[in-house]
Amino acid sequence: MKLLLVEDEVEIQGFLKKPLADAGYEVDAAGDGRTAITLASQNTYDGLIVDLGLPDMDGIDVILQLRKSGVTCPVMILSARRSVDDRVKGLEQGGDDYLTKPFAVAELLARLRNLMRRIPVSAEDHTRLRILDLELDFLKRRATRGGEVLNLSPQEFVLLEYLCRHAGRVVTRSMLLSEVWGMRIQPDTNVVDVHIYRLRGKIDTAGRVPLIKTLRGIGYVLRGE
Amino acid sequence: MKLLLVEDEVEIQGFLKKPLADAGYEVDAAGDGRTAITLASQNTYDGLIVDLGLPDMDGIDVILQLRKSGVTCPVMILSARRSVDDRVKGLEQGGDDYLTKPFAVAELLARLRNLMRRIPVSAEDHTRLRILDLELDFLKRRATRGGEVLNLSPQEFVLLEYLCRHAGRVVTRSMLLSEVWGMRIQPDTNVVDVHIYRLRGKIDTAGRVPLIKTLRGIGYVLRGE
DNA sequence: AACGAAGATGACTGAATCGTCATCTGGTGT
DNA sequence: ACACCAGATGACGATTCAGTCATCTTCGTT
Repeated sequence: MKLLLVEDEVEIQGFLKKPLADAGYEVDAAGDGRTAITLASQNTYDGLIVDLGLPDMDGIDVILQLRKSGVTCPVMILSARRSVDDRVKGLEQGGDDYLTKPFAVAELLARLRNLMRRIPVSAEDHTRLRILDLELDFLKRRATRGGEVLNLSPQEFVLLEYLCRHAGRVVTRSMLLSEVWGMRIQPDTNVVDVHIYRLRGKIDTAGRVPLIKTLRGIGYVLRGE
Repeated sequence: MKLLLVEDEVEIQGFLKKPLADAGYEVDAAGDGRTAITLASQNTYDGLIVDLGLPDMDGIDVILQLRKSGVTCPVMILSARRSVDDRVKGLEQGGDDYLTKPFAVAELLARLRNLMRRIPVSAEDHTRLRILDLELDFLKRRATRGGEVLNLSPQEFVLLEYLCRHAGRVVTRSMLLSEVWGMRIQPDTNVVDVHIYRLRGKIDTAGRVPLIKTLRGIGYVLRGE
């Protein structure tokens, strides 16, 4: 689970990061609204934690803008503003929960868990996939490994998608030819070899644990941990 | 939307019912845990509002029991217990939100709206979109009109996706340049025109109702509805 | 009706992509 | 150790795609 923490106060950022990490979240942090929007457009987060008091823009506007650009994940608002009006406003303008400072980290964690729980796991499964440090975002048609964006061609992405959806299982050459390339009859071709080769050049780069394993005479497997 | 209000204090029940009804909810009320469980088993509610201080049993136990019997709707907990421990416990044992008394009705309403909002959204499909006879499948990266598959280039698909996500709303040239093409500064270019042209050539083919409308001097709109 | 500006259109170019082929490499069985 | 074969690799050409430019059309204004 990946979170984006939007908080300018370094102290708070500091004392939230560890418990969040301990709770199993992967946390990115942004110190201002602009950075937050940039990060959110480049990544897909499972949840946002947004402090309303940002140096460059109002947190509410950050949320509104993100919502506009299609971000649907749950948003937890942190704020020093305690008034009912502020809270109602925050909840109505795209926030899913509103916690006033000071707050207990334990409560934040409990509330976060609840917000995230409601995420449709089923829908999630269709749009994203994660195998070890390899992440596929099918909506954005983007793959990353270890956080780095992989520059895959469309065809390479389709191939990788197929491998990932069958991670840990053997994928034969003819499965690939018929499923990925749509070839019923199978002429003498080595497209598969070539594309596997190119894909490896991008995901199994030097110094990384190779994910694509060759099964001689059979096909390939993508490591499924 | 149907709610079950589980609250023993008649006053509170009284002063919640009307605003809830005004907000468009249909509200059943239970004064104790037993009644609540009975009602919940006989009806299907879209949400529960549960006061923890009930005469016959602990509200938490009510929730736990309902959850056990398969109730999955969001649960708003009301309680006089303000401690972090209580709140965390409430959230962890099946509650989705926790509001301490006294609270503002406006905030309760806002929070309820948020809880409920997630329900249909979770069922909603982000992976497909349909506008009239135009269908986009974001996972397959495929678009069809009237059942026929449209042979779009990747960029054309992205453009169409943007138009569809803003269907019925005006989309300016500069919105497209920055959102679809990622151009911050906008040099003298007519990429947009050209791509709109090509897209039209594929989706607004002869004999079809044109979907992409030009707003001279402003931008474009995709017919929505 | 005529003009000017905004948009449409079609041709063109460079880049990316995809598949083929020829060759090389490494594992496997004899 | 050898030969053989599956797969890896690198180079090449065809195709597709994206973006620019020049030109034509259309709309709104005067």
